[in-house]
Amino acid sequence: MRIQDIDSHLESLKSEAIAATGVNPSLADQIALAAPPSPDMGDRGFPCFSLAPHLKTSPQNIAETVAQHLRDLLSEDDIVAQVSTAGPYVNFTLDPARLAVLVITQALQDAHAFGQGTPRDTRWMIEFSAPNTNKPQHLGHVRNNLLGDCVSSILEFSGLQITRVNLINDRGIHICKSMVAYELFSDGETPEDTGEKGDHFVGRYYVRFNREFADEYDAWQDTDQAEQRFQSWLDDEASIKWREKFADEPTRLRHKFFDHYENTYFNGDSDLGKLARTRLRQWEDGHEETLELWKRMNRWVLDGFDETYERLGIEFDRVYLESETYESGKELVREGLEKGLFATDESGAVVCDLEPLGLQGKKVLLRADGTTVYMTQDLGTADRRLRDYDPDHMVYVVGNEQEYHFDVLFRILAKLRPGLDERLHHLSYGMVELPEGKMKSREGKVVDADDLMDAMVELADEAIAQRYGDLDEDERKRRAEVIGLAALKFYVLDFGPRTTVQFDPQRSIDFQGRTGPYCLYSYARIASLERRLGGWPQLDDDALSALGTDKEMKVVRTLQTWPDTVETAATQLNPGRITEYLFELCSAFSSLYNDPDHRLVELQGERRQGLLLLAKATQHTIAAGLDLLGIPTLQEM
RNA sequence: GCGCCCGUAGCUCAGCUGGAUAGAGCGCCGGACUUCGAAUCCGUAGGUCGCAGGUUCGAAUCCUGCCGGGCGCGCCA
Repeated sequence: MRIQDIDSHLESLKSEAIAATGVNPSLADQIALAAPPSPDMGDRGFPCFSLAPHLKTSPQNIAETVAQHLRDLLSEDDIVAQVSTAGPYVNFTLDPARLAVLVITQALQDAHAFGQGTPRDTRWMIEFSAPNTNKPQHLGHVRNNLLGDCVSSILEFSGLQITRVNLINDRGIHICKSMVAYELFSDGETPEDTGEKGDHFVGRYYVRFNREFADEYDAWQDTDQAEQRFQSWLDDEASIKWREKFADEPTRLRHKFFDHYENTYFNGDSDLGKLARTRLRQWEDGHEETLELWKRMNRWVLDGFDETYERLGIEFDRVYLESETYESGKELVREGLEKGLFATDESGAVVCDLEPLGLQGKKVLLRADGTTVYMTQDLGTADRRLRDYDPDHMVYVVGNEQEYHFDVLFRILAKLRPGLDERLHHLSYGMVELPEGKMKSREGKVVDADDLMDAMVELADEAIAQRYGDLDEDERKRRAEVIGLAALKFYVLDFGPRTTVQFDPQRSIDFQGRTGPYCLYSYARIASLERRLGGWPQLDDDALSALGTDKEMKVVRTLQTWPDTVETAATQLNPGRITEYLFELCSAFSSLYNDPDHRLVELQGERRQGLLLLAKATQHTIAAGLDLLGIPTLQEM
């Protein structure tokens, strides 16, 4: 028998016993097994409320009857040791010794495969990260990277075939802004000259551009031309809402207009805007000098990203560059146009009517001048990936601000390729906010990914130096890197994906309590046990059967739920299930470890052997869980 | 205005395919280091699960309405 068979065994016992009461056997399927509130009530149980109307007696009586039937079904060697009732509930208590043998044997024999799902042919493609090449990555990207990578690992471990892909946004107006600022203000300096990481170097020019543009726009607002624009807006009926709202506050009304008008200004009268747009057009026309600069700056950024990914421990199976794929949607849109799925509007743009898809309005897929929009690109890349890999499922790890975009994307894709929508998933996650509010890339108000990693590692370094002063520097640095990143990863992944994260610098750097370092510590302490007690004993049923105290069984039962935890995490695409589990396992073991009655050095014979085997199984499982989070282990902290 | 998400202990968050006394960490208070690693452990206090209805034997969980917060509804990405 394997762990996974316990529940199905209990299920069939349950069904048989319920059927024996004379009710329709299908009623049993509606009643789920669950863990009782306290372990001393049993391992698994189920309520009998729903049988009452059919048997015309109280749930309590029914529970008694069902329990009696169950007892009749059990044999001497059954893993179920006892069937009890607690009011309307029927509870199974498993034989502790048998359970310990089963769980620990499986954990140690399966080794790295413990908890792994059965391998299947199903192919999943996970897209994550998808950075722009105009600035370095920040905390928001960190969450995306960690979430995407971790979900990939979880799905992989659950038995699916995984392809990790990145889509780098290496073209567009944003990179042109950095380019323009670089041309205007750089004097031709390079990251080598300044000693900066390439993405930071380029990001500096992006921020510079936005600052210069803001100044230009501010100055423009005092011109007669700006005043005219403002006045004609006031005359327009579109502004009625705001005129009413700010009737008594002319300053705020004015502010509202210039806020709203900024983009129009950028695309119209702005000198800097013109420069950026010129670069964009030149880029599309293949202008050599522009392409040259573009390539140079992108290279700097991508080299910087490579370092960041490497430090985070993230690798992709395939990296798509938007510059290579952005036009591939055009053909698809034309195909849809020919099939009559899309239409051309009065201006000449190709649009998709969203009404028949259950949404409102129309979505432009190709501008009148034939250029593409975001949606066109995503249609194209989706189609291309289907041709490249033909995955059964495709997951986009993208922030929840884009939920509408993906809703529309999936519906349009389904129109072009019927049935496709069921294979597409948007893993939507919440934004990361700073204590002082939202992050703003344009203004450089962000928590930079590299700086954050540095800070975490630095703190870990100090913590180690404080504890183990005589450690040589290389070893201290090595551990600090692991511990600092473990803290960061665990902290970020411990939030459910949909939660808007309030980034708390104090708490994120915490190494105590429910944290990555806590799990690493638990692991290292077991490693230390192994050193101290001279290695692990061989598997031995008698030794395992000697286990049975509450603290021991708490660890055994937690190990027992590992396969189920992996499955749940995979189904829900939720790394939080793993962090939660790891903390529970580690604290169950720590509790046992600190208990005077469970001191390995003071125990002898089978008790000691059994506990050691339990410790080993725990250690392996901690490592497996941490591995899914992208956290390597340390033999010593 | 319409759509999606959130509102649970002082703080940050789990729990939300309905089930048995609502959990964790941090913080507070009090204990445990000459003995397996104290980045640990043990214990105490702390909650009208936003509010009001409804469905149900049973609701933090499902439904409706309201209040409060976030996001989206661009020929930006």
